[in-house]
Amino acid sequence: MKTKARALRRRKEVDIEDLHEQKTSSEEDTDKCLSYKEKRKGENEEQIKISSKTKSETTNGKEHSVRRLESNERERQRMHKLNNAFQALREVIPHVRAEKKLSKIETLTLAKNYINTLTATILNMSSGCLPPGEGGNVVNGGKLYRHYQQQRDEEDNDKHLEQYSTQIHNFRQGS
DNA sequence: TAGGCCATCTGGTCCT
DNA sequence: AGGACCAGATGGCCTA
Repeated sequence: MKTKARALRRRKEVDIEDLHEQKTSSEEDTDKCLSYKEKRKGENEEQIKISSKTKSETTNGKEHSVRRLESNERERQRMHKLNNAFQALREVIPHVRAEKKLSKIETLTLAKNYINTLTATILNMSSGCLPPGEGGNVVNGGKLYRHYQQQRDEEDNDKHLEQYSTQIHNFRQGS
């Protein structure tokens, strides 16, 4: 994956160079053994050639391509930030198979159920297991309890723990 | 080899 | 106007 990222970054650098210098690719580049990246690079160069032809080598075509590459770079950075956030989330979710990286969907699902479990636990502790309005802490636990119930009116608190435990179990099994 | 997951590119839309 | 965000497309890598 690192190799891929490196290769793509290199490709981008090459693209930028091409844009700035308007180099034409050599015939060797169309070799049968072109890798994916090289193929894409070729396509990109072709695209640059076409756009430069059709737009009569005006700066418009170049500007468009430069802006495209710049937004690609921004998008890449944005996705990297998103991935960093996912990684940070992975690190705070307790799960069993630490050697196996959680996928994004697993991370989100596990996080959701973990939060639900913690919320239920906090509620139980803060209200002393008394329902709000019946001697429980109406100011703190009661409010929180009502808010929680509004959001989760159809789900049982114990279910979250069960869901979370099930997921942990599944990860342990490697499924 | 199929399916899951991922990174990247891209064009459209929204927001500031 | 330009950047952020989003979703679809594409192709690579890995695993069962």
